[in-house]
Amino acid sequence: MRRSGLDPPFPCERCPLRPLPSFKRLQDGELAFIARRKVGQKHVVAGDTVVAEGEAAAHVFTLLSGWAFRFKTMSDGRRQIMSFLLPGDILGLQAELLDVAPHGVEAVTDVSLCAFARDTVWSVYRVHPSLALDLTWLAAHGERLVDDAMLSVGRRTAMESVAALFVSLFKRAESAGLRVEDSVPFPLTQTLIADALGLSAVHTNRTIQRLRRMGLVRIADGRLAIGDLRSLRRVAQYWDQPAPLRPLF
Amino acid sequence: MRRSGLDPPFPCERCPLRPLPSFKRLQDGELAFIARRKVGQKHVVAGDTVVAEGEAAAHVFTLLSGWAFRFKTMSDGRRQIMSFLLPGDILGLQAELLDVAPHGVEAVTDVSLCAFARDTVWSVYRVHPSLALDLTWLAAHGERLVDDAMLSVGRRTAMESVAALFVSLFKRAESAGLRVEDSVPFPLTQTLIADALGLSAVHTNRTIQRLRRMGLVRIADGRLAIGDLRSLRRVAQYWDQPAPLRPLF
DNA sequence: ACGCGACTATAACACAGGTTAATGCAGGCG
DNA sequence: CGCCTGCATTAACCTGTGTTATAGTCGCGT
Repeated sequence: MRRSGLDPPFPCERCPLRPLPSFKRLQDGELAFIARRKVGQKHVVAGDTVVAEGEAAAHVFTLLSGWAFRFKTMSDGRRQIMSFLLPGDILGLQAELLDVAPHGVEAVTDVSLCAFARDTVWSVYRVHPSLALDLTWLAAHGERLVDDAMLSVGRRTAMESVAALFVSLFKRAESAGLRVEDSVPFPLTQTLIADALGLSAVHTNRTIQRLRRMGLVRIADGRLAIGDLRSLRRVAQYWDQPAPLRPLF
Repeated sequence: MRRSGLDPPFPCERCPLRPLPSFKRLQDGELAFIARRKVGQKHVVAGDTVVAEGEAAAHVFTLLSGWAFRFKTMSDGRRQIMSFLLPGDILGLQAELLDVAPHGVEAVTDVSLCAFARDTVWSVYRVHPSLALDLTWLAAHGERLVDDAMLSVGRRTAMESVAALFVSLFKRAESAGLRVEDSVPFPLTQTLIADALGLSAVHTNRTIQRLRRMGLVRIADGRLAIGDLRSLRRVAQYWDQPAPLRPLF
């Protein structure tokens, strides 16, 4: 647990994410505004805590690189992962608005985060209504992800859940510009997958083996490739709408 | 399925919810602004659809009276309830922002909804930044509810889940001004509870019986009373933060 | 008054997924 | 270089929860 301070900010003008086709273009002045509110870069090493459960809000962050996840734990150690965070995702909004983080955030890989000044949210609302609307869009979109996950945890079989998670993460990684050839980086351990789907680690393993033997997915060297997207979706009973361009802070 | 139009709006000035201690006071001019955007009252009878799954956004609504729920279904009929909606809750924000409702909304009891003009959201952002922030707060709060539910569905036992749901609904009903003596109205069928917790209806029944025999809850005549809140919370492993005042539209 | 549909309640049985335990492998570190 | 620790894997066994079936109650419409 390194008590990491903030490094000098990575310049927004050279942001590697913003040019990607999945992100929304900004209006005049908006980029400059965002860049001005950025106070630094936070680095967290794999396995460390980004935001502690129940902690007061430190900042609002955008995940620049690496993977993380939001989770809750019970006193006896049971843990539920609410959602995974990929590059471009925002975090800390709930904590900022609700005063105290209702969940923890932990880094899966080494992670770099763009930190925004403490009063950024409010100033966005005062001076850039369109950006404020984007912020609400992101909040609504975050809830949509959790809603989807909830359908898996509550009503899908283990097989269906795992398949749905793979499809969803593949698409999200792709939209974050992480796809190379037919695969995306895949840093999740089976324990993490289990905690996200409400399964045990053992059963998660059994299930992944089955998907492998069916030739639907390949996981090797920390990368995920999908053998047959059509079939995987069918197994998962998972169909999503094509994602519209999303805002990036 | 009655194709219900809009009745004349119930006047915001005589809103029965706003004076309740759990709602935030408004600044000058804000109430008038809200009242002006209100275009009518929508009534839906128990069991009918408020918003169809995958339907384009019709309006943004505030639930004035009655209970409803947000849900998703799979093609074979399995259903997951994401959250219950009680008086004072807002609905349709996601659909408005994401273009199409990612979930359906159905009325549990007869329901009355305050309908807002189609461009309300955007005009709030342009002219009342503080109200816009309230809107985002509500979005974040909605996600917090789902996060909590997800912990139940994913990691709590049936006993714990049901207990947690009862505690949470009791508190929410109370904050909506529905508590009389030691009980609140409780219109949910066991099937609805099952669909919210990812359980079967049969097992939900078994579990409720157990809680009853332990003397922790009483459900009768469509009302819920909690025998021993302390114990019920312990069974549920459920501890929440005291809720701050929430905005009401 | 009757029949019907929606809901609660219970029992008997089946199975998906949890638990425990043991093995192997790879990377980090003294 | 050998030891530890974290992770994937597999087997054997167990249990919480699902499934199917039956009955009882209540409210409602005709």
